[in-house]
Amino acid sequence: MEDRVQDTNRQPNHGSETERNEPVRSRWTPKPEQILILESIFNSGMVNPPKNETVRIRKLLEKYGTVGDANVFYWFQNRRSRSRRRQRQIQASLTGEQQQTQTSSAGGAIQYENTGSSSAGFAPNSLCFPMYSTSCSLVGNENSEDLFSFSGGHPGIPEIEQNPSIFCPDETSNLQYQSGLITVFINGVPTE
Amino acid sequence: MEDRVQDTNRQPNHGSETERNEPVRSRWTPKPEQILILESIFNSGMVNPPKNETVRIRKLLEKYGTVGDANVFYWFQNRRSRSRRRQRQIQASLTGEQQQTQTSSAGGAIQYENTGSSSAGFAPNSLCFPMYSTSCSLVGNENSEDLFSFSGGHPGIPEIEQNPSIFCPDETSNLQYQSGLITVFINGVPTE
DNA sequence: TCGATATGAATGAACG
DNA sequence: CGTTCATTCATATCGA
Repeated sequence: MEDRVQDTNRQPNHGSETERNEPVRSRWTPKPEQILILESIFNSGMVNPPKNETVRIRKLLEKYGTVGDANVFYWFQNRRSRSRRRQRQIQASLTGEQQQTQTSSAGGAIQYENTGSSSAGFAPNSLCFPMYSTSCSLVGNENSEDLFSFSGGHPGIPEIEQNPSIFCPDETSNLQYQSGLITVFINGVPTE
Repeated sequence: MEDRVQDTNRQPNHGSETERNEPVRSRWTPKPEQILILESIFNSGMVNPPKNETVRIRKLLEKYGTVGDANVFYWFQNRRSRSRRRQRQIQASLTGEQQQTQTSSAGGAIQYENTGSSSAGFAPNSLCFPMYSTSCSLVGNENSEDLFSFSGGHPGIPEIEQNPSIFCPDETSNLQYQSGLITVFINGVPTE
C-alpha cells in the first residue's frame, strides 16, 4: 500500500518549490490554502459532503496542489470524528467531574489514552482547532475557470444537514481577501 | 509490497501477551496469519461465505487468536464493500479524468486514488490492496486437533456467493507452507 | 535527535 | 449493500 505517488508538496514555510516537484511523499499534506478552504466549508455547516460535493471540493483544492477525492473524504471524516470527540471529552470533563477541577490537565483532554505513564500535562493552546494554521496567502488563482455556480439546490440529494449548532467555536472566522480578490463562501462553497 | 512501513507487528496490545488473555480490547485486531487466511479465502472466490462457512473459518482463525463469528462476518462484508468501492473509484477517475462530475449520487465512494489531473502519474504498483500484509510466518501450530478435514460435502446449503468474477486482481497469491506443515487452500478452505 | 502532538489513512463495527 | 462512526496506525511537524 502506500504508493507514494501522491505528490503533494508540503513546505509550509520554505518557499522553494511551491507547486511541482516533490521528492517522495507518502501522505497528503494539505497546503494552508487548502486547509482554509476545507475549514471554511466545514464551518459553513457542510460537515459531511456527499460525493458530488466532495468531487467539487477536490477540484477546487487542486488549484493549490494535488489532491484526490479520497483525501477530501478522509479529511472530512477525520474532522467530524475529531470534533465530536473533543466535544465529548469536554462535556465529560465538565459534567462528570467535580472531584478535581481541571487541575493539572488544565481542562484539556487529549486523545491519547494514557499511553503509558507520561503525565498528560500539556497546553490546550487552541480550543478546538489545533491545526498548524500557518499563514496562508490564498493568492489569486490564475485559474479563471468557472468553478461552480455553487449548488443552490442540491443536485438531487436533499441529504445535507445544515448543522444548526456546530460545537466548535473555532477561530477560523476567516474570510480572507487580499490582492483584490475576495473569496466568499456561499453555502460552503468558496466563490470569488 | 511495501514493507517500508509497517509491519510493525506491533500488536496494539501494549501488554505482553500476544495471544491469550487480552487486557482489554474493544476491537478485534486480526493477526497477520489470520489476515492471510481470510485473504486467501476471499481471493479464492468465496467472497460471501454462508454461515456455516463462516463458523468454520472462525474456528480456523481461532488457532491464531481469539475471534468471533461476527468478526469474520464483518471482515467479509467490509472486504466486499471496499473492493467494490475501490473498483468504482478507479473507474470514475479513469473516465472522469476529463470531467464528468457525475451526479448520480452514488453515495460517496471514496477511497484511494491518485488523480493528478495534470500529470497523473498513477501507480499501478499496488493494485488493489492497501492492507498491511505483513510478513507472516504462520508457523506450525502445535495444535494438533484437526479441526476440519475441509468440508467434504457442503453442509446442505448450496447458497453461495453470486459474484463469479471478482475484480480485484490482488497480489496475495500466497500459498505458504512452512516448517513441515503445509497449508493448501482447497476450495477456499485452508487445509493441512 | 528525541519525544509529544497533530493529523492523514486504514479498517473494524454498526447503522439504514 | 452502501455509508458512517470509532479506533487505531503511521507520519509530519514542532519544541526542547
